Amino acid sequence: MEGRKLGQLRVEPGQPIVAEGLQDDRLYTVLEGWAIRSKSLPDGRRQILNVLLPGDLLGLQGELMGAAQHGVEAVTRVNLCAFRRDTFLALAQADPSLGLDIAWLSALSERFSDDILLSVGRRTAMERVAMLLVHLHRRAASAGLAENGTIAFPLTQPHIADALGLSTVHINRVLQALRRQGLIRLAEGRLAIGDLRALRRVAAYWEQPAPQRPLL
Amino acid sequence: MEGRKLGQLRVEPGQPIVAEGLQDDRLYTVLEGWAIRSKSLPDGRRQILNVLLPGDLLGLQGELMGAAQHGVEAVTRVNLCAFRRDTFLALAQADPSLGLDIAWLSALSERFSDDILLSVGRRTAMERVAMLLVHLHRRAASAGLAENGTIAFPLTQPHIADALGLSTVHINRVLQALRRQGLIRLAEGRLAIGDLRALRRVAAYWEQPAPQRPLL
DNA sequence: CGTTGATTTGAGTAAGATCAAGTCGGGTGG
DNA sequence: CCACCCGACTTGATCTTACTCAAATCAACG
Repeated sequence: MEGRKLGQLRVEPGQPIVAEGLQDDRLYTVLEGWAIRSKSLPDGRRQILNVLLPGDLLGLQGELMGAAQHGVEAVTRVNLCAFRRDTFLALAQADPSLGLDIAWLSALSERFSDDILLSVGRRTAMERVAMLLVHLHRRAASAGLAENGTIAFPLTQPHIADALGLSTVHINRVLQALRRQGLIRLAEGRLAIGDLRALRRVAAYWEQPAPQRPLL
Repeated sequence: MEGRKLGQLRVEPGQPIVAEGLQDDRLYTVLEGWAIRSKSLPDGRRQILNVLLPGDLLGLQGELMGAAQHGVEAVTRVNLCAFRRDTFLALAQADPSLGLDIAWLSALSERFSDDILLSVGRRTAMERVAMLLVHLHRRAASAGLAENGTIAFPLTQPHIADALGLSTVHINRVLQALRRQGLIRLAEGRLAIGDLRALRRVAAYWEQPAPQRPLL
């Protein structure tokens, strides 16, 4: 799809990429930076649905259906690569496997959603936080963002709270407990995991088979 | 795809359709009955990810990626139509628009997931229950299951609890409150909504634009 | 019948929310 | 350059929502 690039987009921290309820006929790839996809209630309560890291595709979920049902916001400075949705669709007409690629990506992201829903619905606060940190550390590392085991971690405690359905005050206390137990180091925007095995145990998490694409 | 049908499958209430962690190389369509897709923690806590109604497709999410990361279980007696995944893939090779159809379906189901995550993460118990009932009533009605405003409602209170991340005891009290306020009638496996407007207000929900397929 | 699971109700408890206040750092405007 | 402001982070105290435990009723079923 490289040739079909519509343009590149730079968004500053805290700025919206896609506004909730607005139509946007583009698809994006995150080239650099962190972003969040979220949805809010009329009174302001917010749920973060997804954390977007470099390499992630944006615009498949709701945007295939007209107006976005969620907002997307930059956490750090974000660089995006934009495509027009219709050229993308034309492309999919020409190349059948592209549609399947898309379906596979949706399946992958749905699996993440399932895990998050399990966390938010059934895990305790400490389990949720441990889970999120393990998950993000792994994703960031596999996106090539790790430097000797630590990753840049731009999410604030309010972000974590909104991602996990908890209050910021409680997030703060849980993080401190995890630090006290030596399970994580999290300071100055960097995260290191002290004891991955133990942190996984805290998260009531066990390794899932790596996603492999069995198709084709 | 009609010609590619592999066979029909009947599953009794409470029986598994897909076991958690098992490989299954089929795709299914629900012809009749209710089923749930769920995921569990090692200690038994369970989260229902999804309620499947007639017309729903099953097997797109995790199954595209090898072993299922979740279980699927019949709630009522369920009739399924089974396809082999590989013939499906071959078909998608031949007809590009099928891949896009699949992508669109994934997008739709992801939008449902987003709503559920918002509920579980940020709504109160009463809001969650109201939301779920409105949502299921609408889906069941649009699947043609409504009879003068009421639908068969086979989910038990433990089911609702596991879908919303609450305890069964609490679900019971919330349901009674909703009944007392005349917002719902729920008895003997049938659900009627007394005052949809009010129930939506309780759910902190406002109408979303109906999903339309803008593709092609 | 006896068992099993759903539903209901009451009583006590706990996880996490809310309220409040203070610290710190970065950014802005005077 | 400095005063101010804002948001993130932190800590303590209190409160509430929803959980846990327990027990009774009921219907379905073998």
